Amino acid sequence: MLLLNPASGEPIYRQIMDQIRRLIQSDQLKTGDELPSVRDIALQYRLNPMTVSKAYSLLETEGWIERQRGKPMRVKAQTTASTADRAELLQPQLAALILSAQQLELPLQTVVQLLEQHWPASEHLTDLQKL
Amino acid sequence: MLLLNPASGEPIYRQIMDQIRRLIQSDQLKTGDELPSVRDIALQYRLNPMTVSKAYSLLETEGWIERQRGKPMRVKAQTTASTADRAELLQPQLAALILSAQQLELPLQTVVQLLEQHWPASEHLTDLQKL
Amino acid sequence: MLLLNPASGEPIYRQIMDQIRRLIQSDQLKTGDELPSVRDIALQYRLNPMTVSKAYSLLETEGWIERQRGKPMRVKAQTTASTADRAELLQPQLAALILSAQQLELPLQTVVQLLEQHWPASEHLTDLQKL
Amino acid sequence: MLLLNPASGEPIYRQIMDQIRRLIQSDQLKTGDELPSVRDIALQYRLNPMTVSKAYSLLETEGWIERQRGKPMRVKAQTTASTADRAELLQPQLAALILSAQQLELPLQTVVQLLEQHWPASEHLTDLQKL
DNA sequence: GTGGTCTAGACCACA
DNA sequence: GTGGTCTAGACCACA
Repeated sequence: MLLLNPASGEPIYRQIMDQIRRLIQSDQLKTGDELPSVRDIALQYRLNPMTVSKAYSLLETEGWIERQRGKPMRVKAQTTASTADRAELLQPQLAALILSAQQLELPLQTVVQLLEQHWPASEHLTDLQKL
Repeated sequence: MLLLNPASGEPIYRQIMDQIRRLIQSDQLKTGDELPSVRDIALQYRLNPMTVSKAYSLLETEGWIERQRGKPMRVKAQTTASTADRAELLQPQLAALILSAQQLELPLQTVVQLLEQHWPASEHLTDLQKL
Repeated sequence: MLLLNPASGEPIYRQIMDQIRRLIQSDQLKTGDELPSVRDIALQYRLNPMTVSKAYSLLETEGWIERQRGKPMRVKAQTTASTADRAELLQPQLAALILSAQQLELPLQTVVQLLEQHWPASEHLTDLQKL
Repeated sequence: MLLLNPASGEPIYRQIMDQIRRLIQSDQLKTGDELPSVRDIALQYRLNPMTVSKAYSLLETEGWIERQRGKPMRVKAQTTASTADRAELLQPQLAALILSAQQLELPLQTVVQLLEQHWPASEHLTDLQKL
């Protein structure tokens, strides 16, 4: 479900938060769905449970998920996100790409080409790992 | 010459590095130009000289500027990297964008549109700061 | 593990770098091994943590060790460079030797003899310290 | 007469000292020979006169050369140096070469080959500059 | 627990 | 004048 890269500069707890937020926003995680336990994620991705727990706690604070005593955490009801809303969430990555491309003096055309080349064939998210 | 924001999460030494890199890349600092001294920058921006020195040392390691013992540092001649080489350097940002877009279930077409919308008009690099 | 001499002209951070590089190269520190923490080394050798940290950061930049956020640093897998590549790295020392020998008007034959005499017997790298 | 490399880590004043010492030791500069003036060397090699002056002063302190009021400095009488004495002066460069070669795990045989390849043809000291 | 950043301030090498 | 090194010590992010 998650694609984590410990080598990237991005803190792992933040990678988890970003990705779960996006899964909820795109309705791949729906209202009421149960989240995997801190322990499960920690084992599966070989993380320190505190790292996962920190991500969950912050997501709870932000109102994306809710704690239920003794039961798994659950996705909270969201106002449905329009394409525009979801596009909004893409801004940080978009800005980073544009800034880097500008500094590398790559023209828009080249960047669009690269994007198309690396865009995974539908249903093959794992292609991303080739990058 | 520099715009530093100590309150941002970005370390100051890295802000200095990014901005000097951009000044060189945009030819505002040309090959052979002398850089302001560590002390000058430290005084002007009320920084510790070591913070500035760290930025300069790393820029030297990266090959942007060169040390002349006892004299001010100087902008080194830049070897222009091939487009392919530079495209290589864009991979991390590209991968991050694609991952996010996939998780938001945004189609390639939408992402390309967003990219084109936010791509700064030539000569208006500063538009980036709106992002 | 380390032999540090604050009185030598060689900066301490560089002494640390050289010795850790050698420990890795001689396989006393193997791929994946954890390095002692910055604080441990600082306490043991009565150094400022920043001095140790500087050495570690530069070794990371050079690709010898890798950072795992919140965990100890670790020895990275080394790609063995080709003999030609490594010979390339010897050029500065080679040029210095030849220049000196020429100015002393020592013939090639004598220099080769001296080189053979001082070349450490295998497994006796420590002989070098006599030089 | 001198081969100076401002890019090497070796301070320039020390490069001057080393080379003049070797020229004297090998009798290419003989007792009573006049040395070029600080000003001439500074102009020829585009150095700060203070750098040259520092080298000369230290050589005077070491007893290699002597000042004569209003006249150029002059090489002092030396006890003639045997080959063994001159070989002694080669030790620092030899040790540096061996240490580097060992750390690069290059065998003696390879190092000797490299040395022979780069050894300049007689009377062509300038070949060194190809290194 | 781990490493990273920054300041204040001393002292040094080099030109 | 220039940059480099080091200490003492604070505070932070991350796991």
